[in-house]
Amino acid sequence: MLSARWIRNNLDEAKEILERRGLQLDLDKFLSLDDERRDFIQKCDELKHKQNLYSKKIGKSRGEAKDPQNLIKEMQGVSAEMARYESKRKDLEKESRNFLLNFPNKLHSGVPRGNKNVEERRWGKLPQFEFPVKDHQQLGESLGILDFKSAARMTGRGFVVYKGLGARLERALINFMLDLHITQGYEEILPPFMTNAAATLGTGQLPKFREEIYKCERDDYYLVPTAEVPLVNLHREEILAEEALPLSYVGYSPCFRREAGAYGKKIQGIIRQHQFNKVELVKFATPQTSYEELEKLTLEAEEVLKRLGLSYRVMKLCGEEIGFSAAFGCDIEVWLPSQERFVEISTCSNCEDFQARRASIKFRDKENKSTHYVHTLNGSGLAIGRTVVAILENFQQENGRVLIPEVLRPYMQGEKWIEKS
RNA sequence: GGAGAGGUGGCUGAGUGGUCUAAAGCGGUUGAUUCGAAAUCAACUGAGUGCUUCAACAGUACUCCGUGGGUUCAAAUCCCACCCUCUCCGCCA
Repeated sequence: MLSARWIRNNLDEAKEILERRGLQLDLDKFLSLDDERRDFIQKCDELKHKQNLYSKKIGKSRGEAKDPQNLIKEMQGVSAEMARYESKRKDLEKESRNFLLNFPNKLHSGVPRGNKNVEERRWGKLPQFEFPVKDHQQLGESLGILDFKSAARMTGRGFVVYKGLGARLERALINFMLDLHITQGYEEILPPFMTNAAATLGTGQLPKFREEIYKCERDDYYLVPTAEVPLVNLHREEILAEEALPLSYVGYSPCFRREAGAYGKKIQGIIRQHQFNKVELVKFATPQTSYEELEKLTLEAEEVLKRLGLSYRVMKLCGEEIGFSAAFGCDIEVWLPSQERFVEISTCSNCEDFQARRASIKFRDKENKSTHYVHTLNGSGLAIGRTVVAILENFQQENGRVLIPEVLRPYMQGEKWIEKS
């Protein structure tokens, strides 16, 4: 969330943000709303001030055994007037807040101009195959490790059952990634997989993306669309000590997304599911170090692909592609031989103070003892399902077997191959 | 799910309708004292919003005693609903 004052004082930049992100919001309407809101705040404060003064007088004269009836009469009128102003003021503040909650984050100066992402770096050699490659869906089904039919029967479209070595591969990846990030200095968190409305609003999923998340209606809880939600909310409504920063957390969670309206060949199989597993990285940092920390976080996520031996590239996201809550972000994209293209497997973002303002997460700086919003950063490290896709496709053999990357074998009781049992 | 107790500043904790501004203590910061430290003494000590042309670690007003409503001229205090914590009971992996 941006502050109303910032938008008021930086109108041109606010317009530019909307334009570059391809969004439309009525800024003029907001400005007049904001003027009105401030008028009403002033009016209410004046009346309240009068009320406070007279209340004291009334109390005092009662203590002196005088009858303050005339004062009370007058204040009844003031009170009635204030009730009218107060209710209008509340409406205006609600409307203003609602606008601000739906306004996206600023764009950092490093965000590429135009509507194309920009390649930042690339790692690894693209694999060459001397036989026709299969996609992960064909491989998974023929190896008997991915079962879409059973999942559709027990739940519905957009879900999958992992079986045998497929399930073990998924679980091995979760543990491998968690262990790697722990050695990079992250503290492991196993959070709740449901969050309340306040937490879900804090990270920016509500109110704008209501259609994208699953809600447990009876209890007003939301299934997490990413572990970013609980991890960032670890410190909601807290003031942290500057010395404690940066704080780094890694957490595994399943992620639940409605993916309303998403279909097509590019998302077939387990590329896009309503439920998938993910290991998430979150950092809380000072504004001075947040971009340095983002660079580290991105490299720490990339390290997973390096150790698995999967080719990837890192793309700086342009204004249209960057997330609602993020001021700057990079995608890590892994090579998929069946599609002959790179596919997103992680997004690493700096939300700056956008989430911190919503969730009220601050730090107290040591010198002048004032408080400031922290910067929050997050990145997948990595999406597990898509990592399975990449492993199946990149390490497939002509006979349909799949070579398990060496770093995962200790997590799979030394298995070297995924093959039909 | 049922019964009971509770939720007050960074922490402990007093405050059952107004006159005094949420007492007091702890912690923290600064200063005095000291060669230095401890002890002692003194001062200071939260967040948000509006206004002061803009900004502010400046001034001022308002708000904040779990959350949201209500009663009243006036609410931490009275009423209602909800949330959370603790104790006991029930159910349960």
